[in-house]
Amino acid sequence: MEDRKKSILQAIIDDYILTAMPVGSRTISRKYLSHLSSATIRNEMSDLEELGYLSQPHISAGRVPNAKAYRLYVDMLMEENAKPADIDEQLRDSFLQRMGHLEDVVRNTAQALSEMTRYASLVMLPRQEELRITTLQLIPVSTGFALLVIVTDAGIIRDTVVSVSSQLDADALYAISRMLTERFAGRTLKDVQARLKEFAVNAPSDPQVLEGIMDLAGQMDKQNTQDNLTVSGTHNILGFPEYQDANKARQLLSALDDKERLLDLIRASGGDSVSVHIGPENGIKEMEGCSIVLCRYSLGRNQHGAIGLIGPTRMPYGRVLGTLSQISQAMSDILTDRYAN
Amino acid sequence: MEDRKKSILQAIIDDYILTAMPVGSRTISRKYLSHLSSATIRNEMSDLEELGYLSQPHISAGRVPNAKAYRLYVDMLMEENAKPADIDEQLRDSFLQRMGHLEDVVRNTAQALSEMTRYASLVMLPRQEELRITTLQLIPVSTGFALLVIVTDAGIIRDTVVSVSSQLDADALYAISRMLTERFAGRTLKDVQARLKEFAVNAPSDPQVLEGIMDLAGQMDKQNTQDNLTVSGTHNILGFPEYQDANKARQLLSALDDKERLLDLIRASGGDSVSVHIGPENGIKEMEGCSIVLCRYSLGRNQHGAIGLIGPTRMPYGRVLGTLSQISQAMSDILTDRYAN
DNA sequence: GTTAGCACTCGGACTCGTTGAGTGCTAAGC
DNA sequence: GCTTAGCACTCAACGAGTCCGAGTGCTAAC
Repeated sequence: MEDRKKSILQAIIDDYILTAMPVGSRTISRKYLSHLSSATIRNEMSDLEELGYLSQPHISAGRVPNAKAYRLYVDMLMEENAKPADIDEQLRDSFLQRMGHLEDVVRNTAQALSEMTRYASLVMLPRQEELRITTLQLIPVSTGFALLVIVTDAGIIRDTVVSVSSQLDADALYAISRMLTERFAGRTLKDVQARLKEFAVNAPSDPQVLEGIMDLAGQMDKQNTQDNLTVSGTHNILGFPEYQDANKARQLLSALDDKERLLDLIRASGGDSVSVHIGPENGIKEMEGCSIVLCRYSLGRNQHGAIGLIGPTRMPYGRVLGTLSQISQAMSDILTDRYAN
Repeated sequence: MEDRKKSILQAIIDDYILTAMPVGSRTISRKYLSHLSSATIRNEMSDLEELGYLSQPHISAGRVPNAKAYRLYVDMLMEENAKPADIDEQLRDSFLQRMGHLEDVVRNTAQALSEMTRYASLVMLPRQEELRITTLQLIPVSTGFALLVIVTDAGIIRDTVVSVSSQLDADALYAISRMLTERFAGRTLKDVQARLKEFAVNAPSDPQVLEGIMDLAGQMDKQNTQDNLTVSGTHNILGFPEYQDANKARQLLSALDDKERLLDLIRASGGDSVSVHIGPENGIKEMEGCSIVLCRYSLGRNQHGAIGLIGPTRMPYGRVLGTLSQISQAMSDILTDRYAN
């Protein structure tokens, strides 16, 4: 495509991102490309429409960029803009404010992210099946029940209440814990799931404990769905003119509740450090009018999670990507520093 | 107030709950009280308006019930309707489906509640400062860090990562854990917070561990705010005609994100097993158009939490209260059975 | 005390011009 | 051959005007 077409397209997108209103040829000529007359721009716009980049809500309205236009914009025109310097400080604070479960850090981040950007945000934890176990420990909870805590190498901690023989006291549980740790340390959760039965036959351990571990390993996938993804600040969606219609907004918010599908989407988005899913590209019908911008963060070794923002396709992608990648960088630094060994 | 006024008021409220449209005298006469003419009802409605129970959106519209009317309705006219029988089964399933942290149960309940009722739901855990400690245990996480798990009598489990001397291995941590448990078992978290310093001076324990416990005790209040309250299904709000306006809806959803204020409200609502906060009664400005119906559940001994539903003041209070109290009963049964000793 | 009747009010829906932002096309200009 | 001024055309949005009907309050009769 010629450069002029590109710059016209960029101007249209810029203006549309700003105003959320169809952009006319005269606006472009006056505000962006004053060396061209509106008529020239009209001709180009007509071409761009034919090429599938623009469309008109109705015949006497200006043009609106299509997903294809944003795609081009993101792929080619975008430069990651610098973001205000204080974000880093603020973020670092909100990270450090709270030592604790990675889950907490992640939840806080999601919240901070949505507050900072005024978009809906999401944060995904690294996949857990691949995590390597460091410690398994059983803690008495009440007669017949114990808490099984699994600590993994990335510092991610999982726990579940399991039922155990009521004859086991704290010391007995600790002895079992040591045995379990010895047996399974260094293995992945996947491994555990696979080899547990085999272990159960030979080990002199409480069968109910093993059943508990088995249960937990089996539930890991489910837990992924439930806890691995946090969506925050969805009410920001209601601030955008494209979601003034309560029904549309409702559909979107409902879709954002379906973490299973979101996770599928994120997992499918491949290994790039950033990815942008524009409109229908995201494959979720209720989210056709939405874009999802994702950015990976890392947690030592090969553990990768993702943070992202969700908003209408009309999104200042440059700025959003800039902010996201800075934050993910900060997250990676801090988390790797804290959790990875 | 005379019975006739009451029955007219009830009819108006019933119809308004159904239709969300101002109710006229003729509608009442035809659909509800056919032994009275519309003129008679008009006179009574005029009285009811003067008494503050009704108001008119505009002069030639029907009447709309005020908060005062709902209050009377709830206090006097309401009978807790029976709810469909399958709820119990469904609920019990969703409870039992997942053995685990109380928090998980609670989160699942909130979700089930909002899906079942199509309202926004909330679930609050029992206050934690009053919980009595059963076990304290430290688990190695990475060099210099350990997970401190606190198990309390109601089976509520809290944990935080604390920093510890890097010389302590799993066995040393276990020894410290035993000591801590011995010292603090039976005490409340509040107590621990108060007596920790005193203990720190005398005990031969790692000072960093104590600092960790101190930290945790201090954070308990904050954690209350963050984790003790789950709000779910807020997108259901967008389905109600009174929240078709995206801005109104947004304000409400934002307010529902402020768990601090919601917790204040719930705590202030006193010791009754059910409580209804109608419109402005709830004291949160953004929630003037909303009612909150709360129902307590218990968890053995004296531990009480709350579940609740949030929706427009136009709410079928009878049905909602019925559903809620049945569910809280089921929750109490199951949770007490599982977690309380 | 109840009700039929009537005048009155006012929002909602509909129609109908008007306006203005925007387009496409054409022909002239560079 | 590209650019642009000019012009006819389109159509959503807005406002004014009209009508309709649901609803009220009041009065007088039952």
